[in-house]
Amino acid sequence: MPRQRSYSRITRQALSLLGKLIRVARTERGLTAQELADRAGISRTTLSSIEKGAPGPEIGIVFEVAALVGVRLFDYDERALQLHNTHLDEKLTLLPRSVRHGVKEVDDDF
Amino acid sequence: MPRQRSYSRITRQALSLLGKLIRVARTERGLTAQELADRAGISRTTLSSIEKGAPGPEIGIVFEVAALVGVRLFDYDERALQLHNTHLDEKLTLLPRSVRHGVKEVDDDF
DNA sequence: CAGTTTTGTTCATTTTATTGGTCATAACGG
DNA sequence: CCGTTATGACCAATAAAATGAACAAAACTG
Repeated sequence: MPRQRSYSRITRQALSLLGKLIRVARTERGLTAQELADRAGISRTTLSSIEKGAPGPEIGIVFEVAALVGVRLFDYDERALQLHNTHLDEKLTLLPRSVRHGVKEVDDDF
Repeated sequence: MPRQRSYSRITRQALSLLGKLIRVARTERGLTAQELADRAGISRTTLSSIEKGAPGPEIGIVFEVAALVGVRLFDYDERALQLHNTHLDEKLTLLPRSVRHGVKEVDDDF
């Protein structure tokens, strides 16, 4: 009997969009699925799952693929942890300075 | 013969810090490892791997655990994708408005 | 258009993660 | 302090992901 796991809406959305971001970044760089899969050391089948936003793939592989196409999820400094720690509250999204300052602004109405 | 995969420094750092963030958020909420594991529907062993920053755990499970303790990685709106798309460049970190505006500022010198 | 490349999907096999149990140790509380 | 609880680590058994092959369809290209 297969495992039956439930995922929250926010998790499904995050996975779906992360997959799309990776695909967009890949095509923008003119890479085929096979080429990116080769660079990441995974099969095209697995990359397909990742771009589809499946919950199954290993997080290390997904992060590696994201990094390869320039989608940075984290770029934290270890020291950041303690500082962030003192600021934790209910639904705080934790960000490192590099992200807060490096992001390109886009239209505010999305 | 076991699979031998290599992970980049940034991936390892990201996983390590994400695990620490989850652990900090969990303890700040007074949850034991067993309690959080139960809520997430996983074993304490797996949660331990996640908090240790192992690359193996499924990304869906990690995202789910993160969400349960209030560590939001993504909160994108689907429409954001197209807008971001036009702004992709070398090492752009993509952020949704909710993150850009909702983050609590901390000391800039970390 | 015809030919080529890329992608999406499915499937059997191999590899790996997940689980639940156990034990030692650390941290906690009366 | 002693008893309790939480954590970290390890293990065999089980469940699931990763792989590579194969095929159809879609997307390019000349």
